Amino acid sequence: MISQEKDSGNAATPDVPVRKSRAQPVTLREVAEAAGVSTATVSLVINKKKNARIAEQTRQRVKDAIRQLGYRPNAMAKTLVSGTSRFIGLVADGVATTPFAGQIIHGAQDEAWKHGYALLIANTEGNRDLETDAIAMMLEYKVRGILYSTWFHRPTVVPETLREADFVLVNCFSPEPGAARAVVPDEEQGGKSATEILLRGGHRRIAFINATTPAPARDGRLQGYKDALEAAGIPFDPELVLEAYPDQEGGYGATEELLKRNVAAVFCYNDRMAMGLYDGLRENGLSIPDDMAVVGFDNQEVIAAHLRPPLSTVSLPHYELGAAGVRMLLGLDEASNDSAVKIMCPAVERASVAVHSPA
Amino acid sequence: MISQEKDSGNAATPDVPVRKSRAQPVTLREVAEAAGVSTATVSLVINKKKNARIAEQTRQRVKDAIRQLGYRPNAMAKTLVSGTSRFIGLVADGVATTPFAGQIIHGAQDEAWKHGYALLIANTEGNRDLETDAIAMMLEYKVRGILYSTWFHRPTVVPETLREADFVLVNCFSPEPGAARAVVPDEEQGGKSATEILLRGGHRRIAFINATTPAPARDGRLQGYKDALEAAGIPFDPELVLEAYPDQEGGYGATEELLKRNVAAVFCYNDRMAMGLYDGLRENGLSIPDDMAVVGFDNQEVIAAHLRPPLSTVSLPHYELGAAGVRMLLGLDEASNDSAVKIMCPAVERASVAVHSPA
DNA sequence: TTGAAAGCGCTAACAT
DNA sequence: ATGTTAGCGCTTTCAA
Repeated sequence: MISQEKDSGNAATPDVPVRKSRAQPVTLREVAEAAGVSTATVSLVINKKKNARIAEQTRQRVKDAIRQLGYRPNAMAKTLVSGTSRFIGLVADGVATTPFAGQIIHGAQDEAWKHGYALLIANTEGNRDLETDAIAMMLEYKVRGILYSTWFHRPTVVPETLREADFVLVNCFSPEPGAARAVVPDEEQGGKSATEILLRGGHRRIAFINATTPAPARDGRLQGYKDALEAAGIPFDPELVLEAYPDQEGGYGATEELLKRNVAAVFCYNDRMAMGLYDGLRENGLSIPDDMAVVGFDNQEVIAAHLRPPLSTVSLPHYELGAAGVRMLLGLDEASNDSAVKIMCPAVERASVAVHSPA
Repeated sequence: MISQEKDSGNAATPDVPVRKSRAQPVTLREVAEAAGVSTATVSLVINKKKNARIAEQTRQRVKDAIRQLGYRPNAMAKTLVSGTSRFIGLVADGVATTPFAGQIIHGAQDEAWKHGYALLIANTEGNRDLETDAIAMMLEYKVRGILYSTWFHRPTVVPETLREADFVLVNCFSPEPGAARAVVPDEEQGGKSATEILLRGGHRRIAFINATTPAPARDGRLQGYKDALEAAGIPFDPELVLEAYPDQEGGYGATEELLKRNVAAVFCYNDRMAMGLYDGLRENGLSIPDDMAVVGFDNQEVIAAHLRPPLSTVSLPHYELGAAGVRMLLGLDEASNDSAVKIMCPAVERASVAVHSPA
C-alpha cells in the first residue's frame, strides 16, 4: 500500500526501466544530502540570494548535485510558503466564439510569461456558474490576479467573488465608474482613424454603415466618424449614416440603400459587413476602390487581408488588450481608477481606398 | 517586517476597510477553531469522505463556519500532500497564428474542466527555449499531464523534457511509431468526404487543387480524393490534380488552369483557396454552383459560411482534437500505441454544390 | 559560510 | 465519531 510505485502505469515495456520518467520526483532534501550540505544551503543557491554568501566550491557542489539528480523544484511547496503563486488567471466568456479573441489570450500569455507568470485559463462561455467555479479554482490556486475578459467590447457586471482577487477587466468595463480597473479598445479613435483613411483618399462625402446592435463600438465608432468629419470641416449629414446587422449579409443587404446616397466612400462598422458589401457592389457592376472606396473595422485577417482588393480597415487591438491587462494587474501600467484605459486601434491601409490625387 | 499586511497595497480608499478583499486567507485551522472541532474533522467534511461518519450536527457546524468565514481551501497545500495537481498543461506552438487553433484550447479546456482539471497554457510560438521553459514550469507545478499541440497537422519531434510528464501529442505526431500517444485529424476520410459531396452532386469529373506545401494534409486529402473516386468507380486522372499555394491568391491564380481542365466540379485543399477561386470564377463570368461546384476544407467559419454562395466544406475538428487529447491523457479514451488516433473531419454542406437531379 | 528548526495549509494514519 | 500527529517540499529566521 506504500505509494512508491504510483505513476508507473504507462511504461510501454514493463520489463525495461522507464528512462527519465516520473518516478518519485527528486526533492531538495535529496539534493542536499547528495551535495553534503543542508537544505537551507541548497535553497540559497537555487534562489541566488544576493546577500547570503556561499563558498564558490559549495555552490558548485550543489549545482552538480542538482544537475546530476535532475532536480526540479516543487512549485507547490514554494507557493505554500510564499502565499501566492506565479499564476495569472484569465477568465474568458468565449475563446471559441470569435476567431480573434484568441489574441487576447496570446497577448496576456506573452506578457505574463515575460514577467515570470503562467496563464491559467478558463472559458466560461458566459455561464455564470462555470464562471464562479473558475474564479474559485483560481483563488484556491492562489493566483497573483485575474483577468476577466469578454469577447466583444461591452459593459459587464463584476462577479462578486472576483473581488476576492486582484483583477482587471479586459475588453469590458463596469458601468459604475471607479468600480474596477479595465482596458478596452478606443472605439472613438478607431472610428476616427477609419474615416480619416477615406478623407486622406480625397473623399468628402462619406457614408457610415453602422451596426443595429447596441454596443460601445456602435456609439464610439459613430462618434469617431463625426469627429473626423468635424476636424475636416465637413458638416455631419445624418442621411449618410445607415444601419444594418453587423455581418456579411447585413453588408450585402445595405448595398442598395448605400447606392441611393450617391457616395463614393463608405466606412463599414466591421470587416464582415464590408465583405458583404463587396459582393453587393460587384453585383451592381461597381468596382472598388474606383467606384466606391471602402473601409472596414476589426482587421480580421482572414477577411480583410484577402478580399479583392484587400480591405483597408482598423485593427482591434486584442493582443494589446491582453498584454495591457497583465501589465495593469501587475501594477506596471498606470490605471486611472475612474475610467477604463483605452488602447489604440491602429489603421491598416490596404487597397480598398485609392490614393489621393489632389484636385 | 511581519508579513501581515501584504497585499493591502491597492485599497482604493485607505481609510475605509476593504470589504471582502484579500487579507490573510482563512485557513482550515481557523475553521476548525470556529467550529470547535479538529482540523481533521473539517478536512473530512470538506472532502465528503464516504466512510468517515461525522455527526450530522457537527457537519453542520463545520459547514456554517466555512460559510461564515468565507473559507477557501488552499489548493497548493492540497497538491503538496497529494503529489499531483488538478492541472493539465497545454503547450501550443501558436494560438496566435491561426484563427481556429483556439478551438483546440477550447476543446481541451472544456473536457479538462469536465473532469475537474484546469488548463495551464503556454504559447511557445515554436521557440524551443520557450518551450523547454514552459514544460519545466508545468512540471514544477506538478501537472497531471501535458498536451503538446501544433497549429497545423504535422510530424514533430518530442522535446526530451516532455517525457518527464504524462503527455499526448495533439494535431501532431512523432515520426517514429510507438514513441508517443497522439491525436490527429483524419485527413484521408476528410478528403474522401469532400469529394463525396461533389459526387453526390452528380459530378463525375472532379478536379482537386492540392497544396504545393508538403504536409500530412496534402498527402491525406489527395488519398481521400482518390479513394472516393475509386469507390465511385471513376478512374483517377492525374490531369485533374492541380497544385497551388494554399491561400486566397493561390486559389485565385489556379482559376485559369482549372478552366482548361473542362470540369464543373472542384475540391480545393482549403477554404482560403476556395475563396480565391470564387473571385477567379466570378471574373470569368462563371457562377457557383451552376457553372462550377466548389468544395473547400477546414470550415473556417468567417470564410466558408459567409461566402456567396456559402461554401460546402469539411471541418477540421480542432475542438475535438483538444477534447480527445485530454481524454487520452486521462486514460479515458483508448490510445493505440503505435499510431495516432484519427479524429473524423465532418462534411459541412452548404450551397456551393447544387443538389443532384439524377439524369 | 552554513546548519537546525519552525512552519506554510492540508491530508491521512492511528488513537481514542 | 472525532482528535493527534506526522509529514508533503520548501523558505527563512536564528544560531553557530
